[in-house]
Amino acid sequence: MYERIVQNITRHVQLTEDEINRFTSVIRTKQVRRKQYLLQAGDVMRYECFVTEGCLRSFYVDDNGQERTLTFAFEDWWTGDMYSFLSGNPSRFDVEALEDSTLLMIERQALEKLYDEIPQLNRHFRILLERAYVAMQNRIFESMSMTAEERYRAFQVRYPQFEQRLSLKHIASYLGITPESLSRIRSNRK
Amino acid sequence: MYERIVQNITRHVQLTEDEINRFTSVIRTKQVRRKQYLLQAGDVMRYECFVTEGCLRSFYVDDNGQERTLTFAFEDWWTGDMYSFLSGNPSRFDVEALEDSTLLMIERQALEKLYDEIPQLNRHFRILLERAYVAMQNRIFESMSMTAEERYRAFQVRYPQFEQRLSLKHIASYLGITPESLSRIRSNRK
DNA sequence: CGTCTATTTGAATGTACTCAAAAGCGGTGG
DNA sequence: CCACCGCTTTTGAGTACATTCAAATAGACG
Repeated sequence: MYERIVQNITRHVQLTEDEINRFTSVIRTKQVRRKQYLLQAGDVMRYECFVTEGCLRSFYVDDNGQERTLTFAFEDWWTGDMYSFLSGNPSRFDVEALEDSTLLMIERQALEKLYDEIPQLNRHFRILLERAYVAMQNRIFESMSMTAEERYRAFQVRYPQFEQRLSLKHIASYLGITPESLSRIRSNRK
Repeated sequence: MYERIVQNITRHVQLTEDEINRFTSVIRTKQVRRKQYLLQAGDVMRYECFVTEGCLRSFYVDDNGQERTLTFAFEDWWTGDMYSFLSGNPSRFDVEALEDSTLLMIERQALEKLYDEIPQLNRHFRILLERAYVAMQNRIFESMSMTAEERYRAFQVRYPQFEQRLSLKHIASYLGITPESLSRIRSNRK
C-alpha cells in the first residue's frame, strides 16, 4: 500500500520505523476513475497528492476556452495545486484523471504537523522542489526559444514512455499548441 | 552587513544566536559591477547567491543568437543556477549584473553542512522553493495562454517598481518577444 | 564630440492559429 | 455482434500576430 511513497521519501532521508508509521497514519487513499475530476477550478485544494497508480493532469481553461495543461502526474509523482494548497485560496486549475488512478493524499494541517514532528521531511520536500523548479525553468526556456515542432521533439525524448499513454489533444495542450498543429507536426515526418 | 539575509531566513524559522553566527560564517561577500558576469555558460555555478543590493539576470543565448532572460533578481532575492549548483554540471546560463550589485554567496558543501547542522534551514528553503515554483508555474501559464501584449501588461502590474530599472531589451527577452515587438506594444497605447 | 548600444519605425515574411469539414476510433446499447 | 453516436484526429484554406531584416533616430558613456 505505502511502499511507493515510503520509498519516495527514504531515497532522500532516513526515517525510523516510528516516523514512517506516523507519516503513513495521516495518509488518505483515494481512487479516481478516468475522466473524473480530483479538483475543480474555484475549489480549494486541501491535499497534496501522490500518485501510486495511473495518471492525472492539471489544466487551466483560458479566455478563449482553450485548455492548457500545466502538469501531468504519473506513478511516483506528486500533484495538486501548490498555490491553492499553500494559500488556502480557490484553485485556478482543474485536476482530472486521465486513467483510473490511485492517490495518497495528505491534508495541509497534517503535513504542517508532520514537518514539525519529522523535521527531515522538510529536507525531502526541499529536494523534490529543487528538482521541480529546475524542470519548470527548463520548460519556460523551451517555450520561449523553441518552435512547436522542437518542443514536441524534446517532449518525445524526455518522456518517451509517457507519450503513448497520452492523447494528442493532451500533449498539444501541454506544449501550448493546438491539436491541429500537433497533428500536422506528426504527419510531416515521424 | 547580514541583516537582510538573516531577516530573510528568520521570517520563516527561528534561529538561535549561535545558529545565525554559524550561518553567516560561511557566507562570502561579492561585489559585481554593472555588465560584469557572475557566471558564464559552461562554468559550474558553485554558489547560491543572495542579492543585498542591485540587480542581476540569468539568461540563455538560443540557437538564433537571441537572448532569453529566465530570471531577474533584485534585493532580497536569490539567484544562481540551481541546476548547475545541484548537479555540479556546467551551467547553461549566463548570469550578468544589470546594476552594481552586492551578493552574499554560499558554497555547495557549506550549505549541505548547514542543512545538517541547522535542520530548520531545510524548512526555510522548502518554503522559498514552494513560492518560486508557484511563480514559475504562473509564468508558464502566461506564456502559453496570453498574447505578447497581455504578458507585458501582466508584467507591469506584477513588477511596477522593477520595470523602471530594466531596459526594454531585457524586459522583452524576459517576456519571450523581440525588442521590436515590445517597442511597438509600448507605442500603441501606454 | 564621437562611438557604441538601445530604441523606434517600416515592410515583407512565416509559424501557428482559427474556422470548417471529413475521416477515424471507441464505447454503448439495441 | 453490429450500428450508431460522440469524441479525437486529420486535412484544407485563409488569417493574424509576432518575427526578420533593414535603416533611421535617440541616448549613454568615455
